[in-house]
Amino acid sequence: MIEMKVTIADVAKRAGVSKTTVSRILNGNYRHNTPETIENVLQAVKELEYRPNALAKGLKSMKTNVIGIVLSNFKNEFWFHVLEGVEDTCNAEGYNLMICNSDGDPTLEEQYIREFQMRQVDGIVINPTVQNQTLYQELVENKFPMVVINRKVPDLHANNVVVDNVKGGYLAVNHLIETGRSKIMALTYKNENISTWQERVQGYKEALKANGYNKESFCVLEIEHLKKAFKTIEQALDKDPQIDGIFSTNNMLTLELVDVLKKLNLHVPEDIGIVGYDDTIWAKHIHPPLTTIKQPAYDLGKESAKLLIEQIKSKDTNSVKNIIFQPELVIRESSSNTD
Amino acid sequence: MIEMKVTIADVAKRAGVSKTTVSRILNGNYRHNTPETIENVLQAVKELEYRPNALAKGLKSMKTNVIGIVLSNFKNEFWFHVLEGVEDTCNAEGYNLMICNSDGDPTLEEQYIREFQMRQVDGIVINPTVQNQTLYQELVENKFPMVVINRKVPDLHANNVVVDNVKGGYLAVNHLIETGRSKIMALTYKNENISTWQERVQGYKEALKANGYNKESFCVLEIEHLKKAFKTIEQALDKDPQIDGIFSTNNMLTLELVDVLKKLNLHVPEDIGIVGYDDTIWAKHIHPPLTTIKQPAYDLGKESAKLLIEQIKSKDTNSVKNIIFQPELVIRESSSNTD
DNA sequence: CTGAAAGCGCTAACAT
DNA sequence: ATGTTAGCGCTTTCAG
Repeated sequence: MIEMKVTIADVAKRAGVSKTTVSRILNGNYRHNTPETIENVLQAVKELEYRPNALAKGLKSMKTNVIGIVLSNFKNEFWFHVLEGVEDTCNAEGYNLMICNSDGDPTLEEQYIREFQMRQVDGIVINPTVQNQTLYQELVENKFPMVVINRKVPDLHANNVVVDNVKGGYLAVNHLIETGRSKIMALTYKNENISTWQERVQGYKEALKANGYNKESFCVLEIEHLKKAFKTIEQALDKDPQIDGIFSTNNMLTLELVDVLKKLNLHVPEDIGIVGYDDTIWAKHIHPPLTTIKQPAYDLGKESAKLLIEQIKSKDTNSVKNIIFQPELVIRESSSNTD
Repeated sequence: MIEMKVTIADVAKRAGVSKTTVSRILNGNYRHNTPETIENVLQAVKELEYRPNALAKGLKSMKTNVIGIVLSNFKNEFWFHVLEGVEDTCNAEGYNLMICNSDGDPTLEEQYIREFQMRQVDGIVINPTVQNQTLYQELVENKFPMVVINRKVPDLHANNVVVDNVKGGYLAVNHLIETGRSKIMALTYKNENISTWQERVQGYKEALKANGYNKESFCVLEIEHLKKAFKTIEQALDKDPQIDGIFSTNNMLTLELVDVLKKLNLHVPEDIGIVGYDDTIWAKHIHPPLTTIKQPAYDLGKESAKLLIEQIKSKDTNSVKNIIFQPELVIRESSSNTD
């Protein structure tokens, strides 16, 4: 059993060599070393159960092999899949991961980014609140490795990994039309800054247009807060009984929607067809099984981390990549044809 | 805009004082300082946008204000709630969080714990694979701050934060009996090491006994892997048509169960009453709404982190706490009385 | 009230 | 092939 912290000096002494030699061998620079020396050092390391202090290493080398991820929401399962992808990549690439939750608060977001910087993380993956424009710009200017995921930040010359939300909205709504719906409502969050919702709604509009509808037929219900969702949806549906198709741009809203429909005794898919966003774990198990737009959340995380680490390693600090994943329509009963 | 990394020396020079003074003031030891000096230093810090290097700080002070969390599963929403609790506490207490996923693999678990140690985290929260007994013991002996969550490790003198699983199982099964079920099956994962499942099943047995059943009536279905769940459940139900109540000890298994029941055309709650574990986001939205055993996942995370930080701060390194949260029965349609 | 100097554990010139 | 030396940026005695 080890008592005190054992340092590289202890190993050096034990092996009868200098700290430099130990350091070199441990870092793979043993090209010029005697097999015996190597053996001795490795032996000493083992006997003493030596574990290098990553702080000291990082301080010296200005590289920590740690990346940070700034999430803005721990409520939606989508982010857990993303996180799993990021974590897997970190493991594969020899990085460790710091995590935090801005909870959508720009102040907290800035605080966390600063903390990550003070901890000398090599870079960050961030789902931005999109409300700290100056900060984001500063990071880019300082060439701080960064990958923005899921959302777009206007005019920001940074790596960006997203899913094609316009496409997602289009797929959903076009499918509703194809299955015989004529008055389709889009359900979305109200948030001026978040590209995600806007784009899905844009896809909704494009699908309607492509099918010969005009602007007067657009019907977008914006929810200010999840807690208000039930009531707002109920009122909207009461007001317009013609609605026979609903495209929900968010899976948490979908669950509320399902409850409202149940309460109003509206049957799915007979009275109303619905398409949700994100092929969640529960999507195919609710009643009726839910047609969804599936996003490759895991891959989103995986590729984001890969891209970040790529940027960290290559010192080509100016090139910026834009990765766009494609969503997918998963058809289930909730949108069955009722013609 | 700042060009180069600004260090404490730059601030000192700018303020016309020594590094020592800057350090003291920045760390709250300004009791002996002239208001002017303080003002000057703070001014310089602001002008230079100085951000202390946490690596250097940690190297010197042997304290990083970082804790690590070792999870064993990113698939179950339960862990996301736990994580949110941990993260909130970290934020409140001025800590940052490192995260990793052992994925149930003891080798990976050990690797991650070692990495966290090398990074000098002040302590860890861990949902253990329970297969690295020697390692856990070593950590305890070395007085490495640690909180074990959700599972129990036999003979380990460490902080432990769990939910009362026996109670959970008891509540579920007692409820099924009260609502008129007579042949009740428990659905669980097969895993010799994990206390969680064993305890829930024990609660199942105790409830049966308390209601006058004998051991012959115990019916426990062990699933080896989620992928085999559907088939295994289907076979069991085929074999024993008498079963009219099912207690599922895991929410992922519950979803499979629901599918099987649908396929076999068994109606819930008329033909079979079911009670699931974890009051997931979707529990009340599936068909029929699911009666569940609710666990305070968020609080579990929150209190675990608090306990860990408490241990880190107090140098009383021998006292160990055992926190047991109580589960709760949430009654919905899936277990409605059909007498 | 403030500063000089030593050193945390490691790496990387620059010797030899 | 290996060692010496000088820091990385910070905190902390110990002096003054």
